[in-house]
Amino acid sequence: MAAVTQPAESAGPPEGSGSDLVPAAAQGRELRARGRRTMRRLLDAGAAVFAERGYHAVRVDDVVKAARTSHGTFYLYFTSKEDLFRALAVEVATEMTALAGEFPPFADGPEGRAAIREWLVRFTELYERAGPVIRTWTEAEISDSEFGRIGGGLVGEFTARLAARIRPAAPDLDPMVAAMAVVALVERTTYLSLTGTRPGDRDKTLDTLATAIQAGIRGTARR
Amino acid sequence: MAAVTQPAESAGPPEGSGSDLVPAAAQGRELRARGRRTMRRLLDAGAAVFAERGYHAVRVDDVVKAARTSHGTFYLYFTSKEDLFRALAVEVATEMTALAGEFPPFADGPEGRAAIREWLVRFTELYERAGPVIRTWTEAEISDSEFGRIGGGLVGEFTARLAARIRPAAPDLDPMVAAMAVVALVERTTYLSLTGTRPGDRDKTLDTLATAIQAGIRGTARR
Amino acid sequence: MAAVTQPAESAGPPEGSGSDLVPAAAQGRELRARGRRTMRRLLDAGAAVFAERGYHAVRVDDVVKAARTSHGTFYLYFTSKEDLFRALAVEVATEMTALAGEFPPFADGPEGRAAIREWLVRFTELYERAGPVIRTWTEAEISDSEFGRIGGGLVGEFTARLAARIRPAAPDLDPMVAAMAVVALVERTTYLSLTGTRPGDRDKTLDTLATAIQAGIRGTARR
Amino acid sequence: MAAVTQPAESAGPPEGSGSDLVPAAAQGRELRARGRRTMRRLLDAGAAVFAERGYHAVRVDDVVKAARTSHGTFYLYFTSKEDLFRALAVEVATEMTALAGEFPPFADGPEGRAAIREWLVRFTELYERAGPVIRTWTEAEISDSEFGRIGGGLVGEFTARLAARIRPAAPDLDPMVAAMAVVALVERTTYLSLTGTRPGDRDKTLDTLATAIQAGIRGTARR
DNA sequence: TATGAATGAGATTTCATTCAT
DNA sequence: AATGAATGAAATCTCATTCAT
Repeated sequence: MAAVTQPAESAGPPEGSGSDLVPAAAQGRELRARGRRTMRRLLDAGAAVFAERGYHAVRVDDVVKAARTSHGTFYLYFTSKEDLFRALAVEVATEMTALAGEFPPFADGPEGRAAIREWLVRFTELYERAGPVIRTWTEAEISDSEFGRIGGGLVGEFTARLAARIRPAAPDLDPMVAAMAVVALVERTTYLSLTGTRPGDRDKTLDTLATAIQAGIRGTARR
Repeated sequence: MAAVTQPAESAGPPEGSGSDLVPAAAQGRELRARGRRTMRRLLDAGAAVFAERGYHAVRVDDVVKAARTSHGTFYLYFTSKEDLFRALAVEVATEMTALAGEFPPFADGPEGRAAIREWLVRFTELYERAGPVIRTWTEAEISDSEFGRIGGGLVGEFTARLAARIRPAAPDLDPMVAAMAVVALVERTTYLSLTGTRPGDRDKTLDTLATAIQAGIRGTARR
Repeated sequence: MAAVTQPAESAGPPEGSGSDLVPAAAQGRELRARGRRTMRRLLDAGAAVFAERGYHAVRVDDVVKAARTSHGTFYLYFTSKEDLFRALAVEVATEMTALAGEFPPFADGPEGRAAIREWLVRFTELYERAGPVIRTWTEAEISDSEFGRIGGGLVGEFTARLAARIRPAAPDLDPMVAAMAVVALVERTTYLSLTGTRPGDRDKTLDTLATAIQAGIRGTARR
Repeated sequence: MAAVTQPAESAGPPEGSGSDLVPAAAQGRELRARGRRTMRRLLDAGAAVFAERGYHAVRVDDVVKAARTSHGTFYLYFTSKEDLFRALAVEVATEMTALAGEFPPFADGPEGRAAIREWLVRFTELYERAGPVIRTWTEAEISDSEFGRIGGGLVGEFTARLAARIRPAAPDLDPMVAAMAVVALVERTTYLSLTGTRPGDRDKTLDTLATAIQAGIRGTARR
């Protein structure tokens, strides 16, 4: 759970940060050490129970019990269940965006493939921790709540960064569309292989994915 | 196919169907013409409102209003909102499985690509109607309710059928994994392009997808 | 179930009978053979399911299913669930009153005791069939519905008839109070031994009861 | 005793009690003073409205109105109406069992009779408060819910304790059966005389009962 | 005479949020 | 800063009764 939880713990609310990055209830409140610890406990508990049971099935009571605190305390730090989720989502989105920026340039041959595969390993690790939050965006996009914006923004950002890599590597593909396809492929395959619907061998999955992405982009380009 | 959105008064649920294909509340009840019509109205209303607002946001009240009937009547045919959903899911799963069986054999060249593209058009059309139901499985798989089984079964079936096509075309890929990747790619891309997160041009999306699938499988094979 | 069901079947509604003896819905309707049969089926089904699950737990649907007929038909013969119960209650009350009239005169010695015991056997048999209906009066007396009157009337009648036997046998007891005690003793003991709370040996129970009643009345008298 | 109708703020449910003695919803929750007060209010309100209208006729709404609290609060302490009833039943059963243990040894003569009569007075007082709860067991025993066990257990306990008194006093009676008869006699007579079906004179009823019990047991023994 | 279908008032239950200490 | 208790709006579900054929 480390990466999801680090930023806030180490830094506290980023100075002069936009309104979205800090839970509404904590706005304008100075948090002392104890307060920050409690908030962290709630965030971690939220991540854990959302992962376990999904956003809708989770009750504030579950979060509060997992964090070994009380309802009253919860609402001291977050204005609502959604507010807690948003805070988690922002943490995840930050990490995801950073990861997207590190997608390797496409290159032919085994090294190119190895680079992609390595990136996929990191993606899978992140997804393993943050998947439930990510998947909840999917639910959320249906109803046009605020998560939608975060999720949509993230996918857009992610896609744009990949597209920048694809454009030079495959000039005759629409880069945005291709990038979207890669995002879709990676996210969903990881999802399927993690939820055990198709358990399979993780290594084999990563191999196949890396190969297919390389072939899909470069193989197409070769024509 | 008929069931989800067209009236389908004539056909109704397949007669003599196994126990899973009929909503629990209607088990063991003989339905006359009027009863079947009402049940159909409820199913169609359910499909419509789930599509519009998502499973969790929908109230039984929304369904019965859309079907212009009463709460009492709803519970005459379905034991709960979940029961209604299950019935819809079974309908969709049936259609999906049939479509999976019609995936064309992989072939090189423009004809092979055109065949894949044509299949993708049909998939997109089905997804457009049934997507909300399919996406709800995603939510549901988190908690291990019964939908999970239907959804998992469907993905498994779907994957197996595709794998049968991939095996001869790309002998050095693990066919199950590759099939899973295709499923993931197609489903999620269709999802992203339909939910407008990445609106884009639908034709371009289909072109790119068809190309990428062909290249990903055959291009890999060629090596 | 014979005795409970005979009267109505053989005779039809008693001519010029008071309003209470015929279910309201059937008032003023001429019942043909088929109709009488259906009504009988409903009464028997009612007796059976009330016996099995108690008045409140029984749904009209249970009655209707047990009688293998429909809701619509039910309301052709009875105005409500309560109406059905009342009809059954009247049947039972009639039998009970008759039985009360046949309580033997108190006498000392083994013959007196044997006579009481024989009467108890008949009472137990009746109670076995009609107990649930009788017990429901108990529930009903709490809320002052119409059953209360029937039940109260029955207990009154029963008590009065017993009191007439007790008066000459035990001049220094208040006969009404003593009769009430006998009713209480017999009814409740039968109840307890039938509901298996105290399973025990039925013969032993009858022996003890007969002895105790005789001793309670005559033993007291002797002083 | 206190629990059913008196405030009993000081005592509350026995601390460290076994699992059956605490309503399911409150299991594992520490109750502070305020919480215990609210729970007590709900128990008392329940006893009052059950007494007034009977178990089945009572709505949770009636209970919360009588306790001047909210639905939400009710479900904080009890999982259902049945759970509330069970809690009351356990309280009553405890008192009843204690009273049974104090039934006087049977003895001949006026003192023996006076002792029985005195015990009957106490029984009547308890019954007057707790009767509705006791009578509800009767309804409940029809369906084999959990009350049945409590009720059955109570009757069994009660009977066993009486039997221990009867055994030495009337060696040629089956003590269990005789005890059951006494239970039946006392309970039902009290019931009949309280529900006013047979209003009568309470003193006369108690006299007659005491006499009859003594005669029924000792008179039999003399033979 | 019979029936399957429909109804809707009313009951139960949940749970995010606020209160009082 | 923390907490246990309370709230009530809103959702789910039941079932006696009526309707339409």
